[in-house]
Amino acid sequence: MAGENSASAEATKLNTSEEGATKQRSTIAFPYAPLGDTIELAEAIHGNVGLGECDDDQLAVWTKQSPKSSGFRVQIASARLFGLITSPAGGKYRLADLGSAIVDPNQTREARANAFLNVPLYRAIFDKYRGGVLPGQAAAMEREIVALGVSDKVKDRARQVFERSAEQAGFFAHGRNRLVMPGFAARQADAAPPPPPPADEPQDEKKKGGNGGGFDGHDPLIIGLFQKLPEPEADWPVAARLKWLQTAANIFDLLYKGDGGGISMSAARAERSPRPQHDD
DNA sequence: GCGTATTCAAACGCTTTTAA
DNA sequence: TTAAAAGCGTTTGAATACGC
Repeated sequence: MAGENSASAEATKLNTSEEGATKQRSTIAFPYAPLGDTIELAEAIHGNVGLGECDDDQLAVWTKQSPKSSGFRVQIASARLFGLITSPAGGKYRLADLGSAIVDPNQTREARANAFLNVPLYRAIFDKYRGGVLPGQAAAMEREIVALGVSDKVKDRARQVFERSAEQAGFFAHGRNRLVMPGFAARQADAAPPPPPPADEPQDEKKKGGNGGGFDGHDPLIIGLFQKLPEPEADWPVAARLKWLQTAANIFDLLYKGDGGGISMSAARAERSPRPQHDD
């Protein structure tokens, strides 16, 4: 996706050329308007010119905005970042493949998920917390967002737009404290072929995301948790083990009834249990 | 140098939450 | 029930970079 790449590249470029400047700029691209607002743009284009082109004046009228307003500009920029529209010429807009899919009721579920993951920041968060629990506190979530490259000044806005977009894309279907890829593949297997995934989407992620590997019927959180386990005999630092165990405790607390709040992990060095001996 | 596109930052008003 | 506080969404103008 050219728009996404250029936006992301520009974010990096702006930062590197401005180190030390008074104005802090983000190093990772993210939209200022939530997914739902950008879908309105796509619907407006689709409803008036279908797959044809329109100019910004027309689009502004259809969405009841002023073409000069920053809100409209933010919405346009966000729609391009989500991959819903393209701008083949200055001031002209057209639905991208993802945009035409998102206005199709048969494809909208998958298209929304793909649009969400088109955003570098959201992709980074999704990858980082795949199968895990998002920070519960807003401040903690904002710290994560800042760590991924968002300017400290706009961390709250980035978080708000992220949460709304995740909701609208269906990633909060299992609760607002975890990102779960909406399950559309099986449901839409008989529908029209879905749009191609973003170019940067690792193909093996799809294999991991499925409920295969003997985990049929288990919650995606459990599946994701066990997928994070390193291979046997791999070097697994104590800190990483601790993190995994704590995450497991949190997930169990979420998924199962009963008082599990008393479980806490610590890295205190204890006597190791005798490792099963095996002949080499 | 100028125009355009994009990003940033702040202000304002509305909604929701909480405590008395 | 009501008022105060906090949070959130929208809008606006400024700042910045890029292309011509």
